[in-house]
Amino acid sequence: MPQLSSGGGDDLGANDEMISFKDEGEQEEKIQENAFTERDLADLKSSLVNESEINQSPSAAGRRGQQGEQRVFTDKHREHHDGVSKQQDGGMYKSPAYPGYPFLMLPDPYLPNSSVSPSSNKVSVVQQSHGMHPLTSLLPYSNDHFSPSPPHLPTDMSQKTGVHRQSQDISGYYSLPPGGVSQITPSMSWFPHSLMLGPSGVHPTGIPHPAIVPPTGKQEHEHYDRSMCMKPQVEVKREKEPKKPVIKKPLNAFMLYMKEMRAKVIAECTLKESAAINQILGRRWHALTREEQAKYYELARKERQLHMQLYPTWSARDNYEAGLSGVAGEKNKADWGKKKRRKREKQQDSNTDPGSPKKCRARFGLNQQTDWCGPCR
DNA sequence: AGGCCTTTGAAGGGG
DNA sequence: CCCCTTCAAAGGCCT
Repeated sequence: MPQLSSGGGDDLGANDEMISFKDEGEQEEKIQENAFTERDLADLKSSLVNESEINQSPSAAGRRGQQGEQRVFTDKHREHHDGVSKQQDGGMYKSPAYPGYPFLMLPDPYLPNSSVSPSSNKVSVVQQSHGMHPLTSLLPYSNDHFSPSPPHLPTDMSQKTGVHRQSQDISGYYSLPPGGVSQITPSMSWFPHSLMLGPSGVHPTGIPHPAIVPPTGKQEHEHYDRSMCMKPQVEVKREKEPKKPVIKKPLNAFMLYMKEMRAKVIAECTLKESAAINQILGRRWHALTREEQAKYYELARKERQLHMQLYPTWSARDNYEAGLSGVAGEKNKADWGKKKRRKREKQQDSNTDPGSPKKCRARFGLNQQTDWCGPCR
């Protein structure tokens, strides 16, 4: 757990990546991202096309309509920067320093809808229906945005403003299934919960936690849907079959960033396919300043810390077989085995491919990337 | 219905 | 220590 033992510098993680992006394309990327003009997407698209051509495997983005992607990219990143710098002054969790951070998420102050009319309407819609689950983004702050509370959530849950909440309250909000704690959505990031849990700190034994999901593999929305229009049979069945809850991995910095920015990107480029969106987000991630990334690394670090506190015995390894641990059927075991096999085969294929990045890296080393083939570079 | 795609980062295991 | 693999989120697409 290097992030825990190390200080701020290491918190930034992936230093090599950071360095490389700083060294290589910082200015270029900065210009791109700070401007966030249509060129950004156009560039991305072209690169995606190139990559897809090179790889002979059409990417999700390349495959499909890159129709309206570059429609509404405008210069709002500066606002982002400004907002961020202001927010950072306030301390980590006093204010929505991380607007998109799952639980602290507010209607994004530097969201394009504030300045860009074409997407203004979309954003709120998207935010609620996509990436940010209603509870995720709005619960702590407002019941206005999420008035119809789920039946199993007392209304005061959404009325409380986020911070002071006794653990008893929380456990009261979510009726815990006998098998464990799975009523809360994982993307309602559990980290801030811990801040609310207070010193009572009973979470290891029963605090509902978004990191815990039903072992069905399907999570949050579906689960909530079911909870809301709960069919007694289903519930009974679930109760009859107490399943080991799956504790999800804590989100890393990039994942946190993705959760925050996804809706924005969707609104801006009218894309919905996650694969394409994630490519954009990946680029934006690299274009972030070190300070901006640091926010997310710090958040991720705290997430991990809390996760460790909540689930000291949990190991990432546990979820390697999560698919079969919960549903615990022979079929699922078989499926999981198949899946792993497929992945392995795929990996082998890519390794046998002369253009495989790993191959070039292994052959020439990181210092001689000039010798790498195009795709590897 | 369920896997794939796509991204970065973390973690664990093997050599 | 380095490398590899898996998982985390997301949702449209594809089989």
